[in-house]
Amino acid sequence: MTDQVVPRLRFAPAPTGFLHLGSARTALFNWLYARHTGGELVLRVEDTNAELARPELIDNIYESLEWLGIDWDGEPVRQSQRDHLYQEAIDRLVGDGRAYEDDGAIRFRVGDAGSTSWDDVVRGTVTFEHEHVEDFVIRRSDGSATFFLANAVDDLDLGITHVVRGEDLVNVTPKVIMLRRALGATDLPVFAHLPLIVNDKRKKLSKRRDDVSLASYRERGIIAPAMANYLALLGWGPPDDVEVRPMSEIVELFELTDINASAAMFDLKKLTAINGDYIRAMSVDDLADAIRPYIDAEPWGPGVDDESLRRVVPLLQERAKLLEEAPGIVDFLFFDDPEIDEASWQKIMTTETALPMLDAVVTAYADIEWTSHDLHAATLAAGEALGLKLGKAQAPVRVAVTGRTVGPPLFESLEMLGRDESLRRIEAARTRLT
RNA sequence: GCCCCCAUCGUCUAGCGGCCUAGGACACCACCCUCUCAAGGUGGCGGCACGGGUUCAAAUCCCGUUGGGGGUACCA
Repeated sequence: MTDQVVPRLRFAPAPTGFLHLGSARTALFNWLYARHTGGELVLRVEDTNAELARPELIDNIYESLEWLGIDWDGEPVRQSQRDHLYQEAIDRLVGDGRAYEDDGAIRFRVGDAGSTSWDDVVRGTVTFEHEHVEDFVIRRSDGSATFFLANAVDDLDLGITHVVRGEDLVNVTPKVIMLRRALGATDLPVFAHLPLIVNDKRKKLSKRRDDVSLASYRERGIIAPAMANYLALLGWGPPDDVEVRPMSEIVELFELTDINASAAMFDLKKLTAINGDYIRAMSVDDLADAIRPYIDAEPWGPGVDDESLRRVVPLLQERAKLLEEAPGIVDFLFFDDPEIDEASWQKIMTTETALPMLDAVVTAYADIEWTSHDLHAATLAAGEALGLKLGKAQAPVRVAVTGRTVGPPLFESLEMLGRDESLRRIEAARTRLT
C-alpha cells in the first residue's frame, strides 16, 4: 500500500489585478509542500471570463509569485483555453443523466440521499449530507462552465494529488467530489483546507476594509523574504520554535499535517519586526539598492549618488523596520538646511547649557581631525568642561545639526556632513539663540 | 434560518495522556549597555472559554454549553 506517487499540487488564483494576501499564503503553502516532497506545483490561472483573461492581470500573478520566491513547474494552465474539456464533461454528465437542463443552465443532480465526506488533513473528517446540498449549476445559460465543474475537471485532468486551499472553500468540496466521481474517478486527492487569515475583528480579510494586496506591503518596504517567512507562520509553526529562518529550512520542516485549524490574525507589527530582522541581516550594497527607490522619491533624493548612499546605509540599517522609513532617518544629511523640529528645539535649546555648549564646540571643532572618533573626544571634553556628561552635552549639537533630538549616531553624522556644513548649522543655531 | 468549521498568553504559535508549577515569538513594562534613537542583553506581565464525562493521570480523548468564523449565486 505504499503509493510512491509524486505529489502534484496546484495554485489556482483568479486574476483580479493584485495578489491577495490570503492567496499568497495559499500559494506559499502549496509551494512549500511541493518542494518539501520533491513534488510538482502547477500554476492554474482561473481566467474564466474575457475580463479576467487580460494579459496584464495574469502577468501580475506571475510577478507577485516571483517576488515572493515561489516558482512553479511547467507552463501555467489557463482555464480560458480549456473550455472544450469542460463542455465534454458537461455533455457526458448530461448523457449519463447526472445533470439536467434548468432554465437554460445545466445543473448537477445531487439528490437527497446519502452524504459526501472526506478526510481533511487539517480538519479531520468533514461530512455533508446531500439533503443540504442543492442541485448546482455546472453550465451557465450563456454556455460557460462554472467554477465547480472546471475545478473538478482540471484537478482530475492535471493529476492533482493534493488540494491545499483556503477554508472558505470547504463548502464547495462536496460538490467537486461528487462531480469528480460522476466523471468516473475512483480516487480522491488529499484535501487540506487552510485556516483563514483574519483581521483584528476576526473577520476574513476583505478588500473593502483591509489592506489585502501583497503589493501594498511591498510598496511600504516589506521585503520579500520577510513576507514569505511571516506568511509561513500563519497557520504553521516550526517544531523547534525558531521562527525567523531561511526559506530553505522552512521547506525542509514543513508538513501539511502540522497546519493549524484555527484562523490566524494578520499582525502587521510582527511582520514589521521580522522585516527589521531581515533588513539588519542585509549587506550594505543590497540594502542600498533596496532603499534607492524610496530615496529617489524624496525631493532631495535623486541627487544622492550611490557612493553617498552606501556610506549612509549603516546609519539607518538597524533603525529602519520598513524600507520606506529609510529616507526619513538620514534626510538631514542631504538638506541644505536641517528642518528644525520645534518640540526638539524647545526641549533642548532652552536649557542654560545649550548656548555654552554650542560655543564650546565651535571652538573645539575648528582644528580637530574631522573623524567620528575625534569628534566624539572633542565633544566629550567640551561637555566635561561644562560639567555635562556626553548624553547631555551632545544634545544641543544634535538639534543644531539634525534638527531633532533623536537620530543616527551624531559623530558619524557630523563626519559625513563635513566640517564646513556642520559648523554652518551650529552657527545658525547660535544665531537663533542670541 | 440552514450547512460547515474553529476555540492555549492581547496576537502568532509549541504541546498531539504523564516530561506542563504550559515553552517560544511579536507587542507591552523594567533594568543593563549606551552620544540620542535604535539594535543587543536580562528579567517581568500574561493563556489552556465553561460544564460534564473517560482515565491511576487531560491543555491533550468524548459529549454538551457558550463564543467566534466561513458558506449559503447562472462569483471564484
